[in-house]
Amino acid sequence: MLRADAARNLTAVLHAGARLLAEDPGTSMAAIASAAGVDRTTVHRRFANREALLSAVFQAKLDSAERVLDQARLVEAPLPVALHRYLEGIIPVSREWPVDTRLMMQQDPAARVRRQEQSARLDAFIRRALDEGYLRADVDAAWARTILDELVDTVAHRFPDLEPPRAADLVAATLLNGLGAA
Amino acid sequence: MLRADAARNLTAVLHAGARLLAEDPGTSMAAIASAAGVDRTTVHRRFANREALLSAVFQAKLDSAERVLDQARLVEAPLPVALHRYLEGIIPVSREWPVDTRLMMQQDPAARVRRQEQSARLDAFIRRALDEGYLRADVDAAWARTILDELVDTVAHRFPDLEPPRAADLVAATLLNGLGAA
DNA sequence: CTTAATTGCAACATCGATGATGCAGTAATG
DNA sequence: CATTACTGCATCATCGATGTTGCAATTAAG
Repeated sequence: MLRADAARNLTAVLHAGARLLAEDPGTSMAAIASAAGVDRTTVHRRFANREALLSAVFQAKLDSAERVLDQARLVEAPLPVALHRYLEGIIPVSREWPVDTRLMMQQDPAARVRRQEQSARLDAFIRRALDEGYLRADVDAAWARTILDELVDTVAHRFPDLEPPRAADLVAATLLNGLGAA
Repeated sequence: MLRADAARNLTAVLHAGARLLAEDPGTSMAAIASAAGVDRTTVHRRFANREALLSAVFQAKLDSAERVLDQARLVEAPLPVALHRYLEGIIPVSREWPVDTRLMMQQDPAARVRRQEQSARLDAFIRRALDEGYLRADVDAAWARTILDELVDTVAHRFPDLEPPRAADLVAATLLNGLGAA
């Protein structure tokens, strides 16, 4: 088991890493350690190398995202309910772990697989939305899927003061109705 | 004046830089030189340092974007026409220079100012769309502005096979009407 | 064709980031 | 409170990226 102060430092490093790596993927481990308020060697003791640190940050984000996907009940719940519950859950996750998961695509095969599994659940959700008529039949599923992700990231990072419920409303409304006049 | 082969090499380096830096902002100058088919020292002779190379890549993108903004006639042309002309022009620019201009925010003050000037022209265009009733009155201008950029980047990079006219249609339709059923 | 510009290659110096280690001090836990 | 885990600090080695220079070969241009 991990000692309490060590666990605090660990999460501080992961959060600092997620934050700094989101701003600049080339951020040094020294900068991350400093932002987390620990010595550089402490980070090196916990993580064998830079790759292991990045991997841990990605795992932390994937863990949080997976909980949201589970709780949203994307398959069973009524579609509008599931959508809103997913959005309201994933927006805080995106804010807590702002690091872009596309960074890990090359490095970490295990995390990549896990990310694809989560992505597949959202793909299925989009297909369900098409089948049930919530999205127009002529809409391309890949396009809808991509826009959903982009809207989430945008509201999460570029509008950080918008509370999750209102942010979820905004994303859902924009996705379904757009911004144009009737 | 620049010798013809030198000019070819220069544009090759700028394009290779834009492409590789878009994938990985930490790409080395050696990798860029190699992708451009020239020696590393050739790049160093043309650009005093890494920052100067990045700056040149950004300038190239800003030059192309500025031409598009001018030709779109965002102020004078009827709004739907201007929107479509802008989209059809900016999507190829985004593809030719896929590098993210947010990377330069810290480094290059001159480019940053220029980027803000172009951004202001699009802000004004969004305000005009609101004033003329093409966007719903309750739509936040900053949100609309951000979504416009995101849709352009997404269609440009994630759907590279979509021809500019159809890509522009898709972006405009998604922006105005969303993806939901009526 | 002659000249001048440009390039590739090899070699070198420098610098920051990474990673490891020993030790003394400190703090959590039983 | 005694023990053990953890940390900070100082130090060292290594590596890749950056940047420079000299020279011979090539190639565009008048």
